[in-house]
Amino acid sequence: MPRASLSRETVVGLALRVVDEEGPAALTLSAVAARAGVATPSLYKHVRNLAELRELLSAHVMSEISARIGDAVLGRSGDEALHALMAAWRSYVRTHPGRYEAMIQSPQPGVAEAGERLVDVMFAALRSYGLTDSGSVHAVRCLRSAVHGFVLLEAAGAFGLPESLDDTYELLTRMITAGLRAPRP
Amino acid sequence: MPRASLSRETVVGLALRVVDEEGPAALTLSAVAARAGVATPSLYKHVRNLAELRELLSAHVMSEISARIGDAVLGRSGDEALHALMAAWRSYVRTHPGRYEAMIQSPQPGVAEAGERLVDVMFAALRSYGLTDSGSVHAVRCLRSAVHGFVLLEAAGAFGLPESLDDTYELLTRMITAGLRAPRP
DNA sequence: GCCTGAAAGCTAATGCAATTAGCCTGCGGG
DNA sequence: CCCGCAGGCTAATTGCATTAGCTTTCAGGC
Repeated sequence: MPRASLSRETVVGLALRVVDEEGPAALTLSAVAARAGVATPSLYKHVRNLAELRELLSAHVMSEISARIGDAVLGRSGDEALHALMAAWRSYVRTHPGRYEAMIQSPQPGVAEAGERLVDVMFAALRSYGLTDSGSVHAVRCLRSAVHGFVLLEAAGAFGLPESLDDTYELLTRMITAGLRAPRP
Repeated sequence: MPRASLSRETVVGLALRVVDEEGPAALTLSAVAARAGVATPSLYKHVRNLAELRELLSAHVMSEISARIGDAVLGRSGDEALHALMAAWRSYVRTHPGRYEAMIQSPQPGVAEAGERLVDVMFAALRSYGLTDSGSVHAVRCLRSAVHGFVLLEAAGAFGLPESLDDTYELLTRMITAGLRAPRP
């Protein structure tokens, strides 16, 4: 394989830097090519098109999140696991807001697969609550919704008031953990 | 004012139809112009550029949501008000998924203003819980995060399993209402 | 050490959307 | 009846995605 200065992975890496530094809207093949020091059409030797690059990027970010969260939950259970999970998730998005935004706007295909790991981690974190199977499904959905909504709004700067966002997230965490322990209706 | 077949409002209306029928990605000046039966540059007589159209659209959608939710909460209080608020929000997004997605990707400026009404409605709905001022702020943020996250994931088709989404939303609603009644830590 | 084929890059060309500049015209108020 | 201008138009520019087809480099076989 000649002249392997670029590769699929390198291209995705450069794309990550673009969204990190200039935001998801700046992710163009031209921008990536410029960073690679290469003409735009050359990228087509590594990715099918912009849509595929977006998908690869999304899948990469999703994997990264799953890994972080998986690590955070390791060896913990119950409220402690939930707390660690939510903290790790938020922390990732605060560190890479551009990546998270870029992730959510790509179509599902490859992302769904990478997302399954995250869902698995969430199920594992909930195991000690002793929920039924379908109870876990609902619980995971609620957890996911709450965290996803919060980190998105935080990243968008949608919380203007001076109150501490840490306190808010703490409250959200408690709502979830308490809700999981609450009796079935 | 001659030939007033188009107006700022008409243009926004056509843009709404575009995102409703073809999704937020299809919102281009060309698409709007085509529906208006007019050449693309003519739109510049009504909106400054595509960015402004997006902003107007976002503000419009935000107002629409606030109005719906405001109506839903009218005359209710406590858990009932919260329940109605969340139901109305989700219902709006299910009816117009394209609009909601289009709304969130525009920059803040005009949207923030329209969003304040929504925040006001949420504060009003929470009044009967007897929270402190800053307690209300945190509560509103949690409510907003949870609902926003859920409707976004639902609209994106991110919930693949067969379990009832209505049940999940019911659980989420209960987590919020219960969390508001819970003692301070 | 030379030859070859495919990988990886390049240039040229097409098409579409945004945006700008400048022209044309219908029509409401005088 | 005339004038001004709002509102529409065409032409032209720019930037990005994508395709086609050419060129170069280098890994291996001879």
